[in-house]
Amino acid sequence: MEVLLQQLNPSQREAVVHQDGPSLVIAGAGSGKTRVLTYKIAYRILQGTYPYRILALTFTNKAANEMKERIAGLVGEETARQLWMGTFHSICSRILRREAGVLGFDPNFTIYDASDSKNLLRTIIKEINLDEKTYKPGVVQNRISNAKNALFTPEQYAADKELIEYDTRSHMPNIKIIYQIYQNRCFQSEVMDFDDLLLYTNILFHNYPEILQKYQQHFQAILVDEYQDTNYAQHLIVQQLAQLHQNVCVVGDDAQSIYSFRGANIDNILKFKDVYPDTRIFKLEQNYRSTQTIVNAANSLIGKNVEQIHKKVYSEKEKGEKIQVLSAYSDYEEGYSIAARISEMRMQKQYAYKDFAILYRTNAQSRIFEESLRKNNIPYKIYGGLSFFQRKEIKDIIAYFRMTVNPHDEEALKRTINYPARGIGNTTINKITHVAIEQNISLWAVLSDPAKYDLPINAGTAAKLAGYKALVDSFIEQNEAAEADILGKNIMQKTGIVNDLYADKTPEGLSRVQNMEELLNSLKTFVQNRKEEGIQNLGLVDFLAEVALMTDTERDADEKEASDRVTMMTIHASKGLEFKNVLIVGMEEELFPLPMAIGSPKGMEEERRLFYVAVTRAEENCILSYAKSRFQLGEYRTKSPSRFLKDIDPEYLKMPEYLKEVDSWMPSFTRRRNVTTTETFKAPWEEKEEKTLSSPSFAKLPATEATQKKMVSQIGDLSVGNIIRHERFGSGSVTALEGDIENAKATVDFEKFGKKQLLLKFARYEIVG
DNA sequence: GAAGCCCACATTTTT
DNA sequence: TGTGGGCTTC
Repeated sequence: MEVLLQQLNPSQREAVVHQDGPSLVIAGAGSGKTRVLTYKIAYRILQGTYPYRILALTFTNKAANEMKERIAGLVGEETARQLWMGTFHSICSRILRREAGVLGFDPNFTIYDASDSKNLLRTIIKEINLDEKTYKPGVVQNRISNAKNALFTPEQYAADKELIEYDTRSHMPNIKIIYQIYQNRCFQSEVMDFDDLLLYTNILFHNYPEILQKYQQHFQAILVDEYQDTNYAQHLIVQQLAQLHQNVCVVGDDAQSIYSFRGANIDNILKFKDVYPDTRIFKLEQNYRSTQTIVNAANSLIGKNVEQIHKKVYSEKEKGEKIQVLSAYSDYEEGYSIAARISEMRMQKQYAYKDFAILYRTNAQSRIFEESLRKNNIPYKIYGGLSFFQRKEIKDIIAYFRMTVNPHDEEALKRTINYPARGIGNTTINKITHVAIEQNISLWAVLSDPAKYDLPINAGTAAKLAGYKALVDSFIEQNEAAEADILGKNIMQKTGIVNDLYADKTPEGLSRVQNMEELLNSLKTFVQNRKEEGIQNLGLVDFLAEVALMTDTERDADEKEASDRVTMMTIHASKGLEFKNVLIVGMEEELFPLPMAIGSPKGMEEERRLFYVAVTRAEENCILSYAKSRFQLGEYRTKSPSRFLKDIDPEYLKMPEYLKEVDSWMPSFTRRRNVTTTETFKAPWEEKEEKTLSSPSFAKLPATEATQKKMVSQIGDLSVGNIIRHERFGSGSVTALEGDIENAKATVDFEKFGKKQLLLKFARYEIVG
């Protein structure tokens, strides 16, 4: 234990040994945040806490895996494996799978990724005859996602005056209806989207105090990484779980909060001590990554923000070079000057290509650099394109896996029903959908028994549907017996996907084959690992649960180590990484900061934090560059240098051109400021931030205490004593009813499944006696 | 069901 | 400028 502590600096050590009660670790960029987290967990284990009673939450799989590995190095792999460690989403999915029954969900529910939910939203918008131009699926998706992250259920959304008013003003008064239908459809499909994992976990904890209590008692310590990026739903999950033991440690840096558009609420960290009054605050201020010049420049920059927790980050490394500012006449010239600069530095200081990163505000900027690097024979890798799991061929295969685990999955069914082509067209799918909506059941349920629902199809189509159903059924059956990798291969062959992919001999076709093989290999590895760990269940369920929540940043990271290339990525994607030399490009008004942020103080502060993140990625050299003209949004535009250049103390800057140019910036953006009075009205949850954070009550969740406890003998046409038949649980008798019509909950004693609580609004059942 | 044409759109996106 | 999605056409 002593050896452990010796590897830490005094402030890190203090944070690590403080084990009882709430604590907040403010970790400046490059200050050894992960080190503190891992040592803190290891320290607690060495003090005798069982690893499986420690919960550690991160935002990315990459962070979770990294921490797991480092903890394994300290306390051994066997011990580290027992930790509850993972992303918020994966931990929630794990809890929900155990407890899904009470919410009316199948434990084998599948997960919609962003494109699945967008597709479903598009379908719904069309179905209820709304104009897709007014109701842009992406925008609607955002609204619903934000609502979920602020814990508004569809009912609460519809009941909230401010939200409705906001929608009306943005000419989308029917979002509430779309949300309701969407949620209902997901439920019918036994599916949750990313946000649902957080939302339903909150609903679970709120409506089932005994379940919450179980987890509260279980977790003796909770640790959260990147706390500045938590949203309200995540904040509440942590708060509820930590209530009993109060052993909660959150680590983060308010200066690096850059995900507010995803619902992240910086107030969670700024006001942490208001929620936990006994909080001990630790500050990690020594930066081990960057030169003094870079750290000081970054400090001067972030000092321009009003909202922040005060800290003085310092570096004891060498002073280092000043931050160089490059100016170019055009975006093309910027490309060439950056390429030239990389070659030059490489020659001078023997840097490898992988010591360089080009960071930009928007993905669209990458193209020009791609061209200029290629022409200069500089190897590069762009991060942030289509991820492995979003590729069509991979999604197609996974859709079959999903059908095997959960055939009610609507999007998976739509993906697979006619791929590979088996002559089931849109007309048929529309007919099935129509009946499914009418009957309030899943597409699969209709397809399974077309005759029962009078599906208007001819004999030929019926045969094709039956064929598809038989195929999926055979996979479902095998999934019970066979191991996942064997079944995976089988699925590929039986569906004809293998033949389909092999038939294509183009380079793209070959890469698709490779991807398919890679997927099957990862499935095989997954099964083998589980065998080694002695886990019994070798079916597809767990593989899917993991894969659905996986992006391929980890795969990318491995590649970075292996090959010597210049990295290109957005600043967002660069968070948590470090490079010897960082080139931040496009430092222009209306690009960085983006127009949308200009005019909103909060938006500007976030853009500035983004700039701070970019600068603090650099270990040795940081270079800023801007172009005086650029092709942007379909036209050539004259650009002026970013105001952020002026936020850095000139002492740390090396301007190549006359300083008088700096003065010429001023008029350009005072003028513009008048033009962009785009101070739009705030979304209600933005205004509510204060309220939601400070009130630890769950007033927003369904069924308030009052309604929840109100026991009644009859709700609608259901009475205590009735016998009902539930679609999944079979028959049982109603032993108790509570709540009002809106949030009615029934306790039912099922013959086969024992006592369950059902939310009547969701439950699928019929009264039989 | 695939190919081709036209039009709209162009901010970031841990899961 | 360039892309991607939706629609039309064969």
